[in-house]
Amino acid sequence: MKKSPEKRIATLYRVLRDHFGFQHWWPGETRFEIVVGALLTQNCAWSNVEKAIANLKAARSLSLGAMQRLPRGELEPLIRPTGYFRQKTERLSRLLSFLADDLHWDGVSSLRHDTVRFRRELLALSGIGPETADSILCYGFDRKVFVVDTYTKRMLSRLPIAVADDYESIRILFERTIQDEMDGTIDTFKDLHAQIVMLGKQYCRKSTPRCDDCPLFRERLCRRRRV
DNA sequence: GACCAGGCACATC
DNA sequence: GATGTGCATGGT
Repeated sequence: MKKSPEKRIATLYRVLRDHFGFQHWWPGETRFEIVVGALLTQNCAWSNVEKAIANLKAARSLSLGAMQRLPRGELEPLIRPTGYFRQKTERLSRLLSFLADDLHWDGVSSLRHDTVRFRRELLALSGIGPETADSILCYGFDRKVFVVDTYTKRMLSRLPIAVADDYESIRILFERTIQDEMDGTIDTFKDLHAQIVMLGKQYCRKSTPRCDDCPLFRERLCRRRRV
């Protein structure tokens, strides 16, 4: 009998977690840092986000109030290493206004806000797409939402797992899997995505030629040498 | 110098 | 609805 996509993903998680260990994600010391990092990492290497975060910390601007008080001309150079710095300054400004003015978030505590509605409101903001919204929800506010990213799509395209390649189909499949085939905890929502990023960075970049030592290949989850 | 990295919005067909 | 393009920096 053929294994269902859900069973395959559950197995995949066990293999990755055995290989990489639990990841304790998201990298970031505070909720606010996670929210900002989620936006800054849009189409750029995480090492560049780290530079920007360090700049913000040095400028004592890595808090909701401080960043909102910062003039655009002072914020732009701080986040410049992440690229698209003019767009990202605008996007950050809109996001922070929404969180502070509409939701009255203090930048530290969690929010009493229905997850479905919270997601819809984030997605309505210009510059917040599904991956950024879901990263904010899952890692910033501990909501049981699965984050789909480039690595997830690339990995799936190279595995025998039948699923449409649009964002929502993949998200729903992974969320159903975590609830039905795994323990369904927020830690698992966070760690499954983290494991896939670890796999992606090490074995699943565009330029990765082949990988006999890739854990998915070794465990025969993937028949190709290139995951 | 080309290519890539934990996206997104918008134009065009 | 699919496909192309602009946005911009830093590492390889």
